[in-house]
Amino acid sequence: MGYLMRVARANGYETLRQLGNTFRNFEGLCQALGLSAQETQGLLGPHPSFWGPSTFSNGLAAIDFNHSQMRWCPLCLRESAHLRGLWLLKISCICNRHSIRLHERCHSCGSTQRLERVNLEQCACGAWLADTRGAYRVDEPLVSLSRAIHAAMKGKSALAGFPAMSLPEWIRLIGYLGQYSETYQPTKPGKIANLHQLDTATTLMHQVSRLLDGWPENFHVLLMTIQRQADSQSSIRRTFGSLYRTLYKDVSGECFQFLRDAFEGYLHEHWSGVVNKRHKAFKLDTIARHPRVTLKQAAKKAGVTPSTVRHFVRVEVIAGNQIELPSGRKLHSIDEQSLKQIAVLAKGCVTLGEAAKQLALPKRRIRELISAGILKPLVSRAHGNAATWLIPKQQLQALFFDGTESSKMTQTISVRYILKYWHLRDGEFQTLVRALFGHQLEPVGKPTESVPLGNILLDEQQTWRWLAEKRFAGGASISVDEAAQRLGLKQQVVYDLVRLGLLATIEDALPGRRVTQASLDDFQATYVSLAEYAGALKKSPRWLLQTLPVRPISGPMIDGSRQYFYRRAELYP
DNA sequence: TGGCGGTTGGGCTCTAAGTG
DNA sequence: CACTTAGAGCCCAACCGCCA
Repeated sequence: MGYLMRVARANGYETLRQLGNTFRNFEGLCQALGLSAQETQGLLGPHPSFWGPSTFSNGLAAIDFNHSQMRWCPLCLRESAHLRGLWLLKISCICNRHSIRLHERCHSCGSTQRLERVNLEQCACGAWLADTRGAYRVDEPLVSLSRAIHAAMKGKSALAGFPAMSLPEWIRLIGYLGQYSETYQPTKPGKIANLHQLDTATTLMHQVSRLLDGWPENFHVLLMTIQRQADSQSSIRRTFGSLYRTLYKDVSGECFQFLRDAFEGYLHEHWSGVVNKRHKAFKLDTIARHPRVTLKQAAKKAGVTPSTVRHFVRVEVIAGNQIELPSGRKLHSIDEQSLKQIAVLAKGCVTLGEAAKQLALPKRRIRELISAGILKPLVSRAHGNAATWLIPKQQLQALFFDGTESSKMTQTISVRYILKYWHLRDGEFQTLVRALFGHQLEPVGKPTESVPLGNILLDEQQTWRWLAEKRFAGGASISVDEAAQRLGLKQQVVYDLVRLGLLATIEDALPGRRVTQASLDDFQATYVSLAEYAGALKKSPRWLLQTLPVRPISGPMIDGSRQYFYRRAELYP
């Protein structure tokens, strides 16, 4: 077109139309000018529309060019007043030689310059188009992009680090990719409105240059923005919308593979769902290397059941991603890094029944240990509706004890026996376990042997004393039998004391009449037995009974009970 | 010494999970 | 989707210590 304008002007025509009236078609003009086929090929751009549709041999299309409006660089015009072919491209927006933005309007009257005219130096208003007012420089990435496109006019060209592309390929890349930004993504990126205007072209070029600069970080930022904005996180296609179609369909050529590689690279890092063979467009390598797998696959790879993996995810022992579909169905994905962890965890765990067997305890007791917090199951039925308990073996190991050799032969008793027949009260079992931890009770046996909790042997008397002490210290009431033991009296005597009302008893949750610490203290402060009093005075009880002027409050001669008791207040007035 | 109450093991049932 | 499997919880008879 620029060449035609010069031809027209040199031959005294006012407009191109007049040239069209003289010659029937473009070929006719070429013959008249004596141009060789090679010289004709070298001309860029469409011929005027009055000669019918232009044909392009190099893969370009008429739509890639501006047909009516002119763009120009004022500095270039000043050097030589002719139209450069590159300016005709719709995506051209800067001058590669001077690194300034092209002009499309007269700086004086603001009107666009029609390509119809042959005078390139002046606007219709008379202002000089070579005037540099309003020209401003553009940034470096945009210049290098523009230069690469310019270079593509003579063959494939490339930016550093990117594959080489032909001019139509560059145009395709700019047209599609340039429309995507963090603030706006087209739903139909196919046709671009108002690309013949400089502003539109500048926006596209600028956006692409920004994305390619520091590749692929800015592209990944764009992807992340799109991903965050998407309301559906379950489908890659739906999440990335038209961009997905653009990448895999609109710019499907081999030279654009770097775009898809960057996209799939992004998914590798940031897509929490799974990628599989359903994603037919992806490279096989991308599918194979994707680090997240489904619940089922994870279970298979880790050698456990899917439910186990699900429970691990549910109790947050391992990290998992969950996406809820609109139907309510849940999709899980698990990071490949967690697989090893899952296998180790699962192997190191036992069920409730198995734990009971290993510790030689009833299941009920295991549950008691769990609710007391001594055993901490990995997967618990208490929270959530897990099918099975999973108790780490390591925790069970803590309930195996080594014996301590005891020198004297003593009557021993197993923990299991204690549990079964001693009628431990609420919480006493866990107190016993804690006493074993704290070495207040020492297991009897060979030091080399590790014995499960249920089979541990304890010194019967020592343990009984420990338990009675614990109960009494805890303010618990004791039976009449135990009271007799503490007072150092016969069982029958204490029953008599209770019957006579000398030793107060209470009724509580425990069976039978119960004696409290308070009533014991009260009894001992108020009464004293003849035997004890005689012992203190180092006199014989019989002699004392006969000589003492004080009458006992109870005794064989008084009420037929078994032992004499005095009121202390009467003995020590 | 018989009654009472508590514990236990083992069988039974229910349900989630697994399988074809 | 029907059938099988496995684990948890319930139930009960047997048993023992405590009490009177």
